[in-house]
Amino acid sequence: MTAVDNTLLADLQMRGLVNQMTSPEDLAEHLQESRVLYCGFDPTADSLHIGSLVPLLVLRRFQQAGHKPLALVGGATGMIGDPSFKAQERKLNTVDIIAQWVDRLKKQVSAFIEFNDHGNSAEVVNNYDWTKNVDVLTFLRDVGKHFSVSAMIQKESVKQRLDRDGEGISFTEFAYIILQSFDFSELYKQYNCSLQIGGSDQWGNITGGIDLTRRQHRAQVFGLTLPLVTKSDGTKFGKTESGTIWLDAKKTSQYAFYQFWINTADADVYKFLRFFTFLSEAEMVAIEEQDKAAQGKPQAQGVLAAEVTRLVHGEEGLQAALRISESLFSGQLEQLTGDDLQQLFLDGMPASDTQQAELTLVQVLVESGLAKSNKMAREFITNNAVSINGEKISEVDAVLSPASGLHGQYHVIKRGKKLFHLLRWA
RNA sequence: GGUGGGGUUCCCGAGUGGCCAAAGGGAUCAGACUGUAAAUCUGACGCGUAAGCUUCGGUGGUUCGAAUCCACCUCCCACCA
Repeated sequence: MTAVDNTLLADLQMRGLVNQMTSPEDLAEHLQESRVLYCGFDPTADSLHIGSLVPLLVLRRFQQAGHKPLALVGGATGMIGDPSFKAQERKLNTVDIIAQWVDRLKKQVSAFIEFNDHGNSAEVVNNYDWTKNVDVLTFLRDVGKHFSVSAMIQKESVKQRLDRDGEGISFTEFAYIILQSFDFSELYKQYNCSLQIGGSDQWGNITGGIDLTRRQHRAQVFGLTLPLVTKSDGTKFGKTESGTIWLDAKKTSQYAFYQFWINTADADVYKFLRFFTFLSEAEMVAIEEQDKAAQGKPQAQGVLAAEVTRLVHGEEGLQAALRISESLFSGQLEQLTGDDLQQLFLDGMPASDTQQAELTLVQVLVESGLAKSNKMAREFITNNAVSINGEKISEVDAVLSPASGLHGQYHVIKRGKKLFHLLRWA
């Protein structure tokens, strides 16, 4: 057996990562030995987004403390759709699509946990494996019989949906909790898994599984939920003007990912350090105090962005993100060499090639996506929001050609304070 | 299956024949101020340089004119069965 770090719970609490636990004293006692725990990830898209980062990292924290993590990919539950705290019934995705997504998620999830740790290697499991062959009658008799509908409709996670005018819930979604509960019970049976973690919205589903496991196997298992990540200004965490922040570099470049964290508000950044990094409490406190003393621009955002980008995209991904960020925000674009610019291309900076001999600035803005329409492009130019190679441009009919570019080939177009696009002339 | 209520621009939500590209709020974007913050102020927010064009679940109708009226279809909700 692997040695167990029994300060784990205290560390999680220090980080603010514990929302609720079932029987806290018993759980603390239980975790004195190496245990098996799981967390589920449903395929609702072709990639996970940063909303899943907290549970993924907590799985890792458990593994580092000597426990064995199972990352469950919801091949079965993903076909149903979790209604928990969702305002509306969701559209079902096709079976093919879900199967593709499951494959993607398996890979993604795997990056956060270790598979060759001797005593407590991680495993990825798919609930489709034990759900696909259960026939309806068996399911209703052996599993469904343990659930009381009156208890299920009391669950806070579906209550608001039931109470809300203009919305309802199908039996399919209503039955979701039974499927997830069945997972916990099965994992207990197959792996002796005795703890499920998840977001705070999963409390109802987790306690459902605990009850089912007790009824089917007369076993005491545990649940722990993590807090919902909230921002001080009340807006939703994980979204920017350009949409969701994904963990897949093809959907959100390392650069964009890094920038997302750099832009964390002061009011949130110290909390996020605790949630999303493995820095020790002492290190984090030191950062906070230095920032307070310094008065100027805090360093916390930079630390957070670097740590999280490294966790998700590796050291190389971080370096790429840093190269782009430093080039663009240093304000010294003219000092970039041709090689530097070439590297930005490779690093995943938003960029495009053109074969044209010349382009109007309005065209460039629209084609690069920096402006949604010609009208908006003109508006940006007149508002002084656009600069090229570091120089503000305010002529609506400006025209670009290779000759005016850096090294006769590149234009760095900036719209607003933070959005860039690199244009290369072929 | 029956009865009733709904589907408005990214979201919420007004609008019941012309004054409606459609109130108001939120979100978002830009500028000023800054630290690639926060707060605040200003402006933008269907497309089009403009004339104008395309929108209010879908199709077809009534009308000089429809998001608004009618018919059918479709989806959602509530109650009843």
